[in-house]
Amino acid sequence: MGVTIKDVAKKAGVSIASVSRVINDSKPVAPETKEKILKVIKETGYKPNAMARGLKKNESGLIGLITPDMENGTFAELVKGIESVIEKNSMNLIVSNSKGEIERELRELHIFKEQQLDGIIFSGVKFTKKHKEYFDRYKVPTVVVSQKFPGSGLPYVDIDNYKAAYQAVDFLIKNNHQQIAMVRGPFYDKSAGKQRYNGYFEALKDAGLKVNSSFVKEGNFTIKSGYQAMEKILSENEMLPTAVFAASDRMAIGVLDCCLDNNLKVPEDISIIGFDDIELATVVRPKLTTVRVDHSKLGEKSVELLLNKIKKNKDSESFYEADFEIVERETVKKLT
Amino acid sequence: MGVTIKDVAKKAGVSIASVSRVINDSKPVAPETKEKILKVIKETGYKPNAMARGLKKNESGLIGLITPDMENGTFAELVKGIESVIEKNSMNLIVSNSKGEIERELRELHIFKEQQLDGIIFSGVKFTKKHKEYFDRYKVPTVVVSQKFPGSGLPYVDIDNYKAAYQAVDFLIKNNHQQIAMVRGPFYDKSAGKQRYNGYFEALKDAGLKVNSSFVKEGNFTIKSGYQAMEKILSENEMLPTAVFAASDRMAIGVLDCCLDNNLKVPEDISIIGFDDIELATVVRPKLTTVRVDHSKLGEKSVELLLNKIKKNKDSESFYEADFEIVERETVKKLT
DNA sequence: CTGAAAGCGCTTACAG
DNA sequence: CTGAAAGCGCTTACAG
Repeated sequence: MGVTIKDVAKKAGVSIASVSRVINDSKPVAPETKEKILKVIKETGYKPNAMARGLKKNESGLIGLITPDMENGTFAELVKGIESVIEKNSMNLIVSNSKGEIERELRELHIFKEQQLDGIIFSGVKFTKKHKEYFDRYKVPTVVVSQKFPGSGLPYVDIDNYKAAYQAVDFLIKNNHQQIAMVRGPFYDKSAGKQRYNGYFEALKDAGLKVNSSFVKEGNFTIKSGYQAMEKILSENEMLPTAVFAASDRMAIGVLDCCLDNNLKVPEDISIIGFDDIELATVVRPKLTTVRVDHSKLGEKSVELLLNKIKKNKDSESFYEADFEIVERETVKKLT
Repeated sequence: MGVTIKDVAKKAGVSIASVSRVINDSKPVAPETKEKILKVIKETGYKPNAMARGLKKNESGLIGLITPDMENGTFAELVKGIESVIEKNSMNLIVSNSKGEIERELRELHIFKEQQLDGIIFSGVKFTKKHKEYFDRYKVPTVVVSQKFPGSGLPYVDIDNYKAAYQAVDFLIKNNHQQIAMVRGPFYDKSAGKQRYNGYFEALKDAGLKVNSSFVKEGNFTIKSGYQAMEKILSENEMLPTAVFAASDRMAIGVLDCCLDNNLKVPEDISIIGFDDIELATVVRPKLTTVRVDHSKLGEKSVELLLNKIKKNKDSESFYEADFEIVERETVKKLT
């Protein structure tokens, strides 16, 4: 096959130990010896075999990412953030798409264990007992991203979804909206589903507004589901909402499309606020007012937390909550 | 650390060879022996160490993807296609972002060699002598995607960019457009840059139309660059084009934005056709007419070619050219 | 500063 | 059908 450490040792007339020392710079080597070795390495194009090293050192240099969805407009940004810090640490990123299916997720997790990944960045939606068994048994360092799993003992990187949703709805209220609908996500998704709904609910409550159950419809974060949810809101209500809060930009865009198709002007007839600030938000017309989340930052932070965990191997639960901010664009109108 | 093959062998009262045989199903093992072993594996949660196996078998089960751009709306789809077939083969995908920088690209390539990747899916834009040296020396099975590198000897998966561009422009011509501008990519990008321009050029020529050099501006495939290119076209020409062909949807959307900002109605005042059919194309208003490329398919095919190459290790150049089709939406008007 | 040797966790002829 | 042993390509005490 390729050239091995043995080959270069022989060619340089030294022991493999010396070669190992120079490629890892792990122990002093006499200058002349070093030079000889370096020369041979250059000539032969020798590259150390990471599997052999990994086997010996018990580390693979590999980090795994499990994501339920690569098409939500958030994935590329997240990966970008992850990549940037992984690269600095000379590691590599393995990506895997669970498609939101628990079976698939678990399977990947086990494969990751076999591949001896040094750590996992886990973006799932549920945390079942099978998950618990897995993490208890194998103890692969893991941080969850864009989600929290209380009781899992896993560190997480997320935003305060409750607070962000609360502020989004409060923003609508401050713009004098009172009839506020919501297209929410499924409740089994604690962060983007439940918490964002809770924020909506409390914001209304605190403003003395009551939540109208025919004003809240469930979607699954896709554009299409947002469209369908809005159709229901439109058809089920005599008195239409003046504003709608969608738990994701994609759903917000579905809402927007639906409004447009039904001859409702945005924001003249109806205001919309989304969540995430994906690129789509700025190309759609009118441009979407939304709450900005820096997914690239989430990615970076999750690797940082993970690296800490790998090194110190502390079991202490830790976490990071990123900032968010409401970015005003063109889909929310101030009522007079 | 974890439980090893030795542990399960001891616990089951057999040799490690037998354990190896049952986990790999590589040779017949007596039913009772097998059962004992399986039982111990289940109890202990034993997972074979892929690095040890890989070292021995000289294969890592890892495929690497090098991409210059993760934010072009095409990446997620490509990865999705790649993932789907990689998964079927129980392999894993390592992704790496070169950001279009040759240095970074080369560095990744070398890391991939160290990591003993079984194969590489390479999406680059240039093929330098350093690339050549690399592939000549290490012979890591590689297929290039969304690009061709004639003379590299590397198989590729792409579409016929010349033909697709030709047809896009011809579509405009058939709609009676004669003043056709183009926002092209850089020429060092042979596929999406040069070939698409060539298609534009020839289509005009074959229709007896002459190409007006102040009608063609260069962008770098981003929305912003499309916007800027269109600004130039607008400012430098007395007589405006009636249609513009953009070498990517993102640039087309930039063109669209620019038109809208300059009170030009699309498609009433000016028609636009893009290239790629990314998701953005359908959410923008008016919806973008474009040439559809199935990037997911490109991803699948590239892995298939790669797997063939890994298995047979034939050096014969091979390739796959995917279909494309023009999808009519709302940005092209038929002139009367 | 240097090298011989053990060992990381597997697979696979080889012998029985 | 089964096991002892060699060996994949490294790193790292250990001895010098």
